[in-house]
Amino acid sequence: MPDPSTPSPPRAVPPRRPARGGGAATLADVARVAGVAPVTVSRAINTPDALLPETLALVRQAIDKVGYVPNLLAGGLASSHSRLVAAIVPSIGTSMFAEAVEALSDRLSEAGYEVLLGISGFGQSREDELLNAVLSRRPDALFLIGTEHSASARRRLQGSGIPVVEAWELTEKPLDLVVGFSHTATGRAAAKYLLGKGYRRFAIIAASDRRAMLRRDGFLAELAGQGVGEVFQQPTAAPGTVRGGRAAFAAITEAGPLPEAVFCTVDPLAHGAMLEAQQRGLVVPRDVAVMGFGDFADSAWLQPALTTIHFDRRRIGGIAAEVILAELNGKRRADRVIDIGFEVAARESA
Amino acid sequence: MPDPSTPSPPRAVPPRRPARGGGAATLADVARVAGVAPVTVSRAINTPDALLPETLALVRQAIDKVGYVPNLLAGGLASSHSRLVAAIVPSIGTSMFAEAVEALSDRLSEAGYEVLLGISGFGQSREDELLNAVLSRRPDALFLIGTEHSASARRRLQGSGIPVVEAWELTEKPLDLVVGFSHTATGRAAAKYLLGKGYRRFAIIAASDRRAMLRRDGFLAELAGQGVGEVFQQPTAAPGTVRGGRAAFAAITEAGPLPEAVFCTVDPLAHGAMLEAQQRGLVVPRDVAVMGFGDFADSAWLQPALTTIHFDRRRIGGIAAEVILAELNGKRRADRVIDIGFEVAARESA
DNA sequence: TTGTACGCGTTATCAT
DNA sequence: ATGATAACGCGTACAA
Repeated sequence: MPDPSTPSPPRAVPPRRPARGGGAATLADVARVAGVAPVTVSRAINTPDALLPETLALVRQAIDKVGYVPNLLAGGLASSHSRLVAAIVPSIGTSMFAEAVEALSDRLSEAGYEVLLGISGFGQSREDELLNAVLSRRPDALFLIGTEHSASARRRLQGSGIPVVEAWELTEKPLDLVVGFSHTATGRAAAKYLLGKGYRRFAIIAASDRRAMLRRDGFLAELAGQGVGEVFQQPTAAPGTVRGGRAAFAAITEAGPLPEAVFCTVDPLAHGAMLEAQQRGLVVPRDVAVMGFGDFADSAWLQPALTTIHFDRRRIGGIAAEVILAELNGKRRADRVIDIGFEVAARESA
Repeated sequence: MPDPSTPSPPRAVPPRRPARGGGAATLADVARVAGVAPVTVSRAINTPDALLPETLALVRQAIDKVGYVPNLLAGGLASSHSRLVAAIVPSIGTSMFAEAVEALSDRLSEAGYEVLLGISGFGQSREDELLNAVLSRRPDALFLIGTEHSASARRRLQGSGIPVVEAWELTEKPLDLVVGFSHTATGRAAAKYLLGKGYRRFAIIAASDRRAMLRRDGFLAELAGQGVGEVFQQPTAAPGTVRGGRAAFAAITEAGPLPEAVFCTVDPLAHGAMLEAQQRGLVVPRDVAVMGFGDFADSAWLQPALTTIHFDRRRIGGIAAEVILAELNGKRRADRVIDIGFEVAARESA
């Protein structure tokens, strides 16, 4: 073994840390200072009740003295228990999924878990490669948005042996656990609400993402069931935006007679539709009713005339966290598919 | 050593995974199947160019066959290089910081790094405990919002030996790297803009968070420099909301004569102020001008009359990622404090 | 180009 | 209640 004090040869890139060993204090360092065995330090951290109060105090002093920070890479390796939960979501830039991830993280961090974030994007999803990257960290559980995954993803997820929560929608074939609500049912609810208001001539502005199309399908199915067969459909790109909603509403007005009500598969589209309606001198809902989905926080204030579908985004994350923690604590619950429901938030001036 | 086939004693909580060993395939498994040494498999993954194409092919086949997923806990422990970047932000529920984190994650994941998410909250910050939790994972770098940290946090961060990026604002005493802009300067810019429009009687609605107060101070300083000493100040709780803006604007109108212009330290406050103004029969900006900060994407469409301060939230995350990657690659850059700037986005109908 | 030997920092297991 | 020892799965240094 070479003399440790031998100066290393010059390098192109002087590393901030030595190639070997972080230089940080280790369990062994603490143990030496405290005059105990390393395992005792480990216990002082993980199962303090198993130590005599005096030994515990001794170790804690030593920990402070050397500024010890546990190395969870090592701990995770030894225990095959990373205390990491991976969350793979399409995006956190819009508040859609961000609030759920925040609630997830809040609850998990109380329990000593951290969230590993993976952003898969909307279009052709990077979920598969992300899954690989994330699985390399050996997370203790997984939180995913949606229930559509590639065949290989499904295979790896089921073979992973860890709890997997699919969120945001429901499914007949859950991988493991599910926390969401029925998008078809929200579409139906929108249709029922508008029919109840007496409207009969409809248009729908639908973003071209899968869950939005489920809402559209539910809407159309309910209308068809009530004898309303003709609905003007205006598709638009995903994710739905205010700009897209404006353009879509403009297209609707120019395509023929004004419908009595327009259902938009997501709130930003509805905001855009209302804005365009205003600009064309129309009053919502007197001249045309607009209904949205998602209940974005500020919309209630900015657009008091907008009726929308409300569901609790934070609650999805919070329940997912509870479900995950329960599984990790060995309390396998019977209800593997949890429907958090939704409600019609009527805001049109009565 | 007991016979491995010995049935384990009954447990209260049958673990999903065996206590020891994940059961997953390891480097050694792949090596055995491929008929090479473990280190060769390691090289096939990390430095494929160092292998003969035929050996590489052999190993890759074996990897597929056994479904090998590298264990980065082990890899990180061995190399003291976790390929993890921790991001500690007050919140991701509003798009404020979420977009920056998303951009950070996007860029980092291209380079093989993952983001470990820590949410510290707004009030009395949990940054310190989060820091501990996060440092236990041995991240290769840190991304933080803001430049105010507790003394112990500063100490630990500087002792950590890893690149630290403080984002969102600038500072005289950077811990390491900084990516942000001057909040005082944005306040000054707002004042200059409104003075340039000819306004002389102002009110300001300021949220009680530190950076918002810097913007307020800049605003007031610029006005004072131009001889405008009296400004009606309406404080409000942090973070600023539409609701808070409405209430604040109401308080302003009831406190005395209407100001010519109102500066709000963040857009939601401005939205609220405009909404309240409308409800009182006032036209913006004819009767009272309103100026905001942040340029939330949709506000341009919903509130075409609102002039605001624009800065690129995604860019903060993107540049932070670049800076971090550069440091990790040993390219220590000279400019440790990066000002990404901002601009006045005038949207008042001319 | 490939392999051998060892250590990374911690926890599980079994003993005392 | 505490300790000794052996993994955990991989990367690094050096040898071949």
